[in-house]
Amino acid sequence: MESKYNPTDIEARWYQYWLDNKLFHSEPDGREPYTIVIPPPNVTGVLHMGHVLNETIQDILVRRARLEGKNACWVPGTDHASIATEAKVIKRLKEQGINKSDLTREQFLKHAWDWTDEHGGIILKQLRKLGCSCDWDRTAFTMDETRSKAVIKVFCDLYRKGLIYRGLRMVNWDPERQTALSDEEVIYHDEHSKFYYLRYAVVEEPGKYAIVATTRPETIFGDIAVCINPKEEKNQWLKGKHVIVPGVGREIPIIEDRYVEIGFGTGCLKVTPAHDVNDYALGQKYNLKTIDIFTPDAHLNMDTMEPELQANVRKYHGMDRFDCRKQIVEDLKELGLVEKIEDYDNKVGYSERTNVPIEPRLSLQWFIRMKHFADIALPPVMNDDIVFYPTKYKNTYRNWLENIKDWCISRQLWWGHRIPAYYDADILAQTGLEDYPADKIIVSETAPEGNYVQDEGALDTWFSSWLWPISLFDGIEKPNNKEINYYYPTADLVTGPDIIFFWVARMIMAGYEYVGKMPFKHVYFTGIVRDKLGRKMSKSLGNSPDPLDLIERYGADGVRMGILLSAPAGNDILYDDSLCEQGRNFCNKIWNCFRMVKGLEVTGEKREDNSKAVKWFDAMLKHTEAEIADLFSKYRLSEALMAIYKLYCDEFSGWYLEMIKPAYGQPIDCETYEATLGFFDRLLRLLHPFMPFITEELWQNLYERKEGESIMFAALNDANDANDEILKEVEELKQIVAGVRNARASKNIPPKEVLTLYFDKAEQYAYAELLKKLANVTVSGEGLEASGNAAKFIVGTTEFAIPMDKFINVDEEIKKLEADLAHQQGFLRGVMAKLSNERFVQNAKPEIVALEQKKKSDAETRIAALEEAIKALKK
RNA sequence: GGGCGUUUAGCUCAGCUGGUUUAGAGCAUCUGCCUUACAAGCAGAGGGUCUGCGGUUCGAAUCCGUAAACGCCCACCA
Repeated sequence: MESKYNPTDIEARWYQYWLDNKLFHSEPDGREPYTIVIPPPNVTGVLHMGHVLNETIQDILVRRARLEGKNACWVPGTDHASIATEAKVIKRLKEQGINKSDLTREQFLKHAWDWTDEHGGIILKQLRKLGCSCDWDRTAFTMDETRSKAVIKVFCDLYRKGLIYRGLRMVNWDPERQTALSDEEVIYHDEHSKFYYLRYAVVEEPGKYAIVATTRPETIFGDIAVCINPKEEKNQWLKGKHVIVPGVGREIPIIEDRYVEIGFGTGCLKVTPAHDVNDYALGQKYNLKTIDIFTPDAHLNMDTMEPELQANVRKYHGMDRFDCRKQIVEDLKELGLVEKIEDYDNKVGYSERTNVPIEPRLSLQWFIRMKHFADIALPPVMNDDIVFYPTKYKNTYRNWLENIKDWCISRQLWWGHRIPAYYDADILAQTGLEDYPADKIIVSETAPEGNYVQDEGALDTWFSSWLWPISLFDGIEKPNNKEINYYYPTADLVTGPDIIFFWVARMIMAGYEYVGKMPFKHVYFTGIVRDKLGRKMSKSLGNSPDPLDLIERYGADGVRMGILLSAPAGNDILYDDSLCEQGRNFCNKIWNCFRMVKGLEVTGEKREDNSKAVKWFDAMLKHTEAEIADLFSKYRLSEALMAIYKLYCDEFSGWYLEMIKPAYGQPIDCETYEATLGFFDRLLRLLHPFMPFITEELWQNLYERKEGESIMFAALNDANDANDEILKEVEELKQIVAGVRNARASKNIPPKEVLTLYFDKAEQYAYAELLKKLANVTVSGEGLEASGNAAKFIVGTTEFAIPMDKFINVDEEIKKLEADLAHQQGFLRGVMAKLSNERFVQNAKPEIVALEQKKKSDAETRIAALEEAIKALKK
């Protein structure tokens, strides 16, 4: 065995072994189930650091559950991600010189499926490199047959229940992709814009103007009225009058509504019902007409204007909305119709996917009534039937549900589940879509007989995602089947807080609606992975490392440790390569521990002084095993890993192995050796969830193993109470050893030089043999006072002395002891202040007072010893 | 404009219902060591008036109030 651990071959070999032996596969049986469904990554996605964090956490939880003897099942899969994927397909087609509009729906879908078959699953392959123990036999896709059937069935069901309706509404329109979006898919950015003050000539008072302030002058073509607040003093003169839309020539009325805020801007609000949500509401209220002046890709469309105005506005036809904004302002300036332009900060909505400004647009879409779902999904989270980690997200969750709005689920896309609504072709020909009678729509799992036309729209991707924990077990099509009854509710959901509304909340809704039970018991919200400067990782910054490259450099185990180390739930993690390096170094440490242990020569002879070490480490292990179980129950995974790290590096390697290590060339006794292998086994099992590869490799080589066996199923030890007494005793031993080492280091005495350590009752000291070995000293209980110039230190209340005439610098030694003395005296003063305070003695709990008394007497003992030592040196 | 969260060593964070030898860890730093498992290592050391200000209490990093800084979420002021 080499002295450096080389993960590459080992990782590939064991992953294949796990696959060959189908060790990840789960079938319902008598054991307690433990289920996780993967948040399905985009089918065309590529592994990034966010995935690494998320999937590592899931794998840790799954592997830990397996070790606990549960029937662990982690179901993998991918999401069809309609907008993102459709965009990619369109882009590729464009590169081949094909426009989407040249293709039929069927032709386009053929291309999309080709793309999916080519790129789909790349990310799942990458997860294997990370060590993810998914049940690959269960790999699903949100658009495969089972999942599609479930989606369609749910749509039909909700329609029949009256929870889905079709309506003409103002929706968020993405002009790039030319589809409606849900409110959640709009991201608002602060923007430095301009506030344009435009002059609307008042018809009844020639030469006078109403000044209207707007951030969107390009929408004036759709102006239908100007609204004032009836109470606004300065605009009283406009009541009942009419104004002319500048540059357009349309005559429009002044209307009055309290919606207009008094004192804001000029108090005159232009009303453009087709292009603003609030204006639309005003339009409805006052029965105004709407003029939609944009094409679906947000270019100006002047064909909708009144014929008599066409000549005025023709030049803007076909312009992009932002070009038009510049142009119309220039033109109005020339006409003297711009009063002034001010800087103005406001928020502009962007499409989450295409990053293009959203255009509010009146269109015919499908919606879900959300009130019902909010009612069933709020209580379980508030009551902690479903527990969020960290809990702060409960607030966020409640806030959203209490202010919920209907969910727009239709998209003008092809890649997705097609809406199962059918229109009678004859009626449609007469009425058109908008006026098609609602009671003649057929919503059905199967196409109706006869001459029907299916709705062109597809469903929002999240409309399939919200069924994921159910549809993975076919629980929609076949309720109460064996699998859904066994695996559902799932145990833990691990995901980012950015999709708490998109996904988490909606899964809870669907869970209660379709199974009558929660979809998961715990939700672990991860943070966002940032670089070490706290910036989000992005392609343009180039600060996003390629996980596969990291795995190559540090090993999957190293990367898993690196990403996890500073990842408390919900906190952003600041990633840095040095964390992976720490992970790699840790692997190496373990590797070398193993080399040392397996390299021992074993004879049958029993060695008495080792049994104390064995007893102690057994207690240490139990103690840490309990600690780790507790941390897991609180989902404090990075702390659990840190506890294991310290257990290996400090306790096992730094202390235990040093205790039992035989002198050069000497053998170890059989009993100690066996105990040590047993410890190693337990250590590996503790670590396995975090670092599956190296632990499997070493576990397999620790003893003879049978083909098909794996550490994955090696049961964890039950948490037992540790022997606290022995832990305390060895802590004291460590302090004594540290005292000697400290004295050595400060005086540059080589570790090889044997020193003599004087202390009271040294001959009776139970750990004398270990002390001699670890500190390289002989001990003596006689002549402490007579030892002359000596380095001295105190552990507990016992004084220790190492005579070292030739090394000692008396002045320095005195200075050091005096510093310690000052510290002790300060400490004692603090304690005394408490004890002499009558109210403390009266009010504090008796055990606290007793503790202070003990502190006092201990401090006094130490002070006396220090004073004594100083006096001795000063002689 | 509302709501939430954070502020503890150079960095990243623990510190749960106030009292565990005058605040802990990992990393980084400094000083010795190529000691026969490991220099991707070993031994040792330094480093913090717990963001400021008030208050409650015998006692506050911990509870309350307040201010500031940073971060996140929600909201139609054109």
